Amino acid sequence: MTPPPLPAGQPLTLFNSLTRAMERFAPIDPAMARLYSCGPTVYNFAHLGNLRAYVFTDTLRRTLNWKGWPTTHVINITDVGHLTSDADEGDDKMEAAAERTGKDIWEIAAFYTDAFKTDLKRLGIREPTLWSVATDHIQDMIGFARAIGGVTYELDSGLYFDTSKVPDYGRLAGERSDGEVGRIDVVAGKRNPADFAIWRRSPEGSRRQMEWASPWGVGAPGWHLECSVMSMKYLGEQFDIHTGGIDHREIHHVNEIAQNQAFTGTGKTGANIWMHNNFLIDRGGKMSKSKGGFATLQSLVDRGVPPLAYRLLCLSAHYRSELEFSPESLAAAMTRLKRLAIGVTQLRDKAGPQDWQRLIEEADATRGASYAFQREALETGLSAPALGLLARFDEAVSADLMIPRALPLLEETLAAKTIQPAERLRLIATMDLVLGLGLVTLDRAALRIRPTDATLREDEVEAALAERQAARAAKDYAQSDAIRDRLTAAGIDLMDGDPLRWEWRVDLSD
RNA sequence: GGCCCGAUGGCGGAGUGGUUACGCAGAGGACUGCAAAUCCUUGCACGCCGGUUCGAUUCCGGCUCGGGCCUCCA
Repeated sequence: MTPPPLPAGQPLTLFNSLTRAMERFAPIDPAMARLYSCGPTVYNFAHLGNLRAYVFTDTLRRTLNWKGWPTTHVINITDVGHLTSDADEGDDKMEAAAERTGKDIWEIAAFYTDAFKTDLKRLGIREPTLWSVATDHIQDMIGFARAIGGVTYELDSGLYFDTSKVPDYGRLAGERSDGEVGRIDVVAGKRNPADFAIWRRSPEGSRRQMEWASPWGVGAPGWHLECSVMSMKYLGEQFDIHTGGIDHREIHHVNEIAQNQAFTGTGKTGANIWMHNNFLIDRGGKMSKSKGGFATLQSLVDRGVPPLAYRLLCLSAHYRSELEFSPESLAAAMTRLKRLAIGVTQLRDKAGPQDWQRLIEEADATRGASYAFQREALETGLSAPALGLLARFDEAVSADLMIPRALPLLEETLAAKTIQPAERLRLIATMDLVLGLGLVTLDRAALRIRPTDATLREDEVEAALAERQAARAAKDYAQSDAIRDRLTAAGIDLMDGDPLRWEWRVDLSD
């Protein structure tokens, strides 16, 4: 199916790490944008910082949809253990996790894969078209490794890639460091410091839970191999966009490109555009140190933070900027989200019933393409002020995903008294196709999450509240204040003038 | 040690050679038994030293501080 022509709007430009420049985006196949995102190694829960990468990827995908392109999106699951160093010593993360927990390594992988998918779902991140699991592709990897035999050589520890055989090795990384004084582990026999493992032979006399037979002995594939193999298998030798954290820009993706070029015997890098998201910075270290673990999405939920507040926090900074994570910045996002929900709820009341859920589902039904919905919004006679807001939104989003610039348009729309409520609501719904905050159907009560350390149940709170209302009606303020004090002490904030009436107080201080 | 990036108001975070980001917090007001919530209004900035310029937060150089990669990592 050929997508209809794009509505009037800005051309989409994206920053390409490969050229270090902004480029106008056009998919190789005009009918379908293809993207690949480096996924997690499933040996533990995802850290909040890890999750930022997928909020970014999701935003990218939604933006492509916004601009009218359906997407084929692949995310890999790395369930093969990889050594922590290039040399033989060091732990295999998967095997170490298995040893730590006493579980079977496959159970570990399944458990954390599941946890990861749950996190993404709670953040409003759409499922990729395909989850690509590394251990399902071992034979493909062996085949790939055999095919690039011209650039590999064998050592006792396994099969290595000779980086000097690729003409412009390291282009993505820019200038390479000299490697002389670096901390690269020296593997005896490596021809170049930058050479990396394609296949790791299991050490003599030791068995791993995960190992496979290969022409280079029993062992496991090198980490860089899987992404080349799987992206090529599902998206072709050259596809549109490859994403990942900025830490992958200098090594992992450089090696992936080298493998791709060796395989095709051409200068093809695999993806036309390589995009990298910057890190979440936890300077205070408060969230990560608490409760002896690191900051997971669940640890936030346990404190009463709605996951979408974290999504909003991520959206408030550009994906190529570092983002400071702190209790304050999270609390700010939480408050902002709550107020957006209030604004949209009021708008919904004014606008009267409309089946937004159905409209959104219909829009999603076209392979994630939001185009139909967007066009409907554009073509059903939006007023000039509404079109102006939409144009500014499109402009921001089209400029390398400048979401921080797009976000204030939500508040501006909510406050735009000259635009009819139903139209404002439609604008919010349309913008939210990119933002993914679920604003139109967001129920404020759903943002009220019971902290795990809460001492009261919801029905107990409601009972106390009814009691207090009775006291207030009888003008017995001593009694009503006493009840309020009791609830306050139990971590509950009362709001008499608010339809929601009460909230759990979220404490992020320790 | 090598390579790269950043430094904006109390906090987070956009942007620009001479004009408003925005959000949170703060302040004032409306509402309220009080408080809160909500709504309206609002103060506050461009790391340091030089240079270019009629004019620099915005361009260039140096310094200081912060971050990333060089090893698995979003």
